[in-house]
Amino acid sequence: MRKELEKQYDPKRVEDRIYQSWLDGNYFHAANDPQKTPYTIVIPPPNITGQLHMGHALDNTLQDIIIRWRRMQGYDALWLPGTDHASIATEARIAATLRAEGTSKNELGRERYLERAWQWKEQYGGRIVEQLKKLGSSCDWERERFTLDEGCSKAVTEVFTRLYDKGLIYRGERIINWCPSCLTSISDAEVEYEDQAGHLWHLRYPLKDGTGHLDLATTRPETLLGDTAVAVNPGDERYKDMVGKTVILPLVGREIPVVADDYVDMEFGTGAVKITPAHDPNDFEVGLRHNLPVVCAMTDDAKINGDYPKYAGMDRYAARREIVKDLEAEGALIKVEDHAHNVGTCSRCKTTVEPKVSVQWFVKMEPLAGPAIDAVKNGETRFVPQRFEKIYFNWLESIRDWCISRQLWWGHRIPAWYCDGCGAINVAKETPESCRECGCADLTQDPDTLDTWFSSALWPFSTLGWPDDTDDLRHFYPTNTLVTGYDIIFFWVVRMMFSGVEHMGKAPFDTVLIHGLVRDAQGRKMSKSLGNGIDPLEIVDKYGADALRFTLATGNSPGNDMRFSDEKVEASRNFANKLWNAARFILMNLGENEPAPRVPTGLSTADKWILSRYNTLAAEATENLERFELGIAVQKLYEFIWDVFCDWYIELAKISIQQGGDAAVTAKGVLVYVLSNTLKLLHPFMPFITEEIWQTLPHEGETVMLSPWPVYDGSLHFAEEEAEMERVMAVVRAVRNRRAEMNVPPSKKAKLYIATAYRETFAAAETMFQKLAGASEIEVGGAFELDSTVSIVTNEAKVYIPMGELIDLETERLRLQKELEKAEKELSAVQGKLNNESFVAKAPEAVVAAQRENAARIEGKIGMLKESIAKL
RNA sequence: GGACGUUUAGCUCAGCUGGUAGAGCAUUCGCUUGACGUGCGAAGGGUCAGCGGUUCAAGUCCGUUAACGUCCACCA
Repeated sequence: MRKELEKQYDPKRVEDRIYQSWLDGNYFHAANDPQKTPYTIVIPPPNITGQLHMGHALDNTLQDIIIRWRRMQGYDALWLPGTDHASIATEARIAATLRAEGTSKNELGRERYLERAWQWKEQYGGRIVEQLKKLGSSCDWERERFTLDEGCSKAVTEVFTRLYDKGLIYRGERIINWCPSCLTSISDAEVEYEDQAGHLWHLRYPLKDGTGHLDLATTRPETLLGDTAVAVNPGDERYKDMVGKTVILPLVGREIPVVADDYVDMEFGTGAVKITPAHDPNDFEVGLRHNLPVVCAMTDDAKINGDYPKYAGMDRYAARREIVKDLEAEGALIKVEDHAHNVGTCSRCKTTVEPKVSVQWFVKMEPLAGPAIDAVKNGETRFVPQRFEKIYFNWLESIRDWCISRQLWWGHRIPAWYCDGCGAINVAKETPESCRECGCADLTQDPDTLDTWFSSALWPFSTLGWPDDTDDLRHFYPTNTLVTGYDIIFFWVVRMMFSGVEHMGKAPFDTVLIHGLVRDAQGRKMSKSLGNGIDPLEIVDKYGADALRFTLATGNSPGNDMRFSDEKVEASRNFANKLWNAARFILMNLGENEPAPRVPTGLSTADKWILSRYNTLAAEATENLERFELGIAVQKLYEFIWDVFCDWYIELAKISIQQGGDAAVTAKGVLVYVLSNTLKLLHPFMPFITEEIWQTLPHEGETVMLSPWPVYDGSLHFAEEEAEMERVMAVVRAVRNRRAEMNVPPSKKAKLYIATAYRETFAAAETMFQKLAGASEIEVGGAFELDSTVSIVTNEAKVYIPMGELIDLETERLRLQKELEKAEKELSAVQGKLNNESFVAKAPEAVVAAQRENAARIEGKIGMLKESIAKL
């Protein structure tokens, strides 16, 4: 006996040790070998504030499967890892820490604050990376990057200045989404809309000339403080005479005009709308068209500002209650209706976003969007599944300019300096000495930083060294596959696409593989607030990383959500254990110093059958991987290993091993060969257990993860033997089935008389029937005349078991009768087809031929069944 | 308002380019079978959401309806 494995696979004893051995071997490192074809995946950089969740686990498992497979195929496979500085999230985290210490961002000042932030990053920023390692991720850690590191920052500055010089970045006063809690602007993509129950307040604004009043409806009465007009539809007969007149704003007393604008929907409310340019994006547009003043009524933290002493300092909701009360007292409130409406919230903190007019930096999107759309239209980049192209196009086609400045400190500071003298904007890569307009030296840098996504947009090339012309950049760009969830297409994929096309002249990847969300067992989204999140590390701890990976890969089709449950992981764990025990059996039968696996000589039918099945598996699994059908590939591996290799071939091999001699040697050789190669096929999915087993088997090379990926081998294709085996297996199954039906204990053996046209095949399978079908012996012939037997009919054989005493003749007759009816029904279905002239004429010949054979087989079966019934 | 997805065995889901429905779990029956009870052998269970169409042939393609879900837009 060579080596003894434990009876049960224990991932805890294996995983960390194996991972360390891979690191020690430097196996994850992509050499940048010009002789090899590169295959590149850049990781979607997790936030440094992040904790590994199921979404990460899925995303990274898929990437690791792909990169391990490509690496084994001989590509110069690079999986480039890194993390994102996550400006808002990190600031929130640090703010909380500072609050606990009784201090604040402003108290510390920018410099000391940033020191703290970096400290925080050093302390916690690597946590998620360590967690990724637990999954077995084969990232090239030597190339690990951070969006705020020197190189990435250089890329950011380069891009900013380039786009500014091209006129694609500008600074201007616009209405933007403002988060009153994060105290920063956010982009359109960062706003989440949710339905909320609210009210529609009907208000009455009196006309200045005393001739009447104008009624209007609003969901936000408190913004009345900032009203600078009332608008009606120009085609609205009701208000025709009002346009151009002046109304008096209740509570405030401001005189504001009535304007006509197409924006107003006559059907809604009263057909008149209050216009608050400072606090509503649509109103802002109306304001621009009519030259209305912009009156801001709120502070940055969404409180009423000092211009309105009565309400000053109240937050927007308190002010709303107060203002409604006052309006009512003044008689300006006509009625209140219930009204559900969509409210924009900050995707980071869920606070209701406040539209706000302010000076910000923007990227002009239209010139960038076009080429990015083209890159997908012309096939340079494709989405898997393809339907996500639509989402991509839709977003880019209706894109608005991207607000990129953030009122935060943790991030890339905007490389713009304002001249204290002439006010000119100086955008430069380095701090300028003097103003380029007036030459004076008093310059102040813009205090804002850039949207986190501005730097992640450059990730596929900034991480490879851009803007420098590096070897890595030349070799690994464009990358191959981007793996990410559909929830991040707008934030990230779109921005990487237009950035890559703009700055590199090439789209950043050829394939975008989109996966869905991992939901809980009830199909709910996993979330912190629901508390239904499942911690992947707990799963790893309990079942092993391989079981987790296997679960995530199985039954997961691109783009679709999946449910996660412990039962599924248990099934995966059981599979790992099954494989482990198969290996254990094989090792128990191997001697010392066995040579590396190769196909032995003197193959039996069973040997050829399993080799041929394995060979097909290798071809099919590869094809599935190429099509990104990882779930199908892994399903096939599961089925082959469990149902084909373990349940059949190992049982058959036991027979040969017991026989000893050459048969035993050959069978052992085949066992090792097939197992060893199957381990390779399974390795990308279950890297740890496959490595552990592979190492204990005779092998060539240091590690399974660098062993060559199995390819289809024509010399292992044995169609005839496959057919022969399947014939015998069908009969074995049928006999087992009958015995089970009749409750024959396994210990009760019986002779089998097998009538068949394939006499040699069955005669050679006697031991198989003895071991697997409860046969004492078999006799094979063309036909038998026997009394009092149980008979079993398959398409290719009729089996008699002399066990008449065990059964009731009448039950047997009924059973056979039932089978006969079934067969006749089948036959008539097939004959119906064959009698259909258009089927015979139009269906492919092979299909027709198959049906003819089918008919012949069923006819044979019917004949045998009739004979059996007659005998009873 | 627009777009998309899902609907297949009791549950969770596969089913690629159309050729007589599959898996895991659950259920039932039988097994100290020399790798594994995290196992072995077997069984039951589906008019593939409804309707219409294309085709010799439809779970698979087209149209339509319904339920559920998601995204986008948004009228105060």
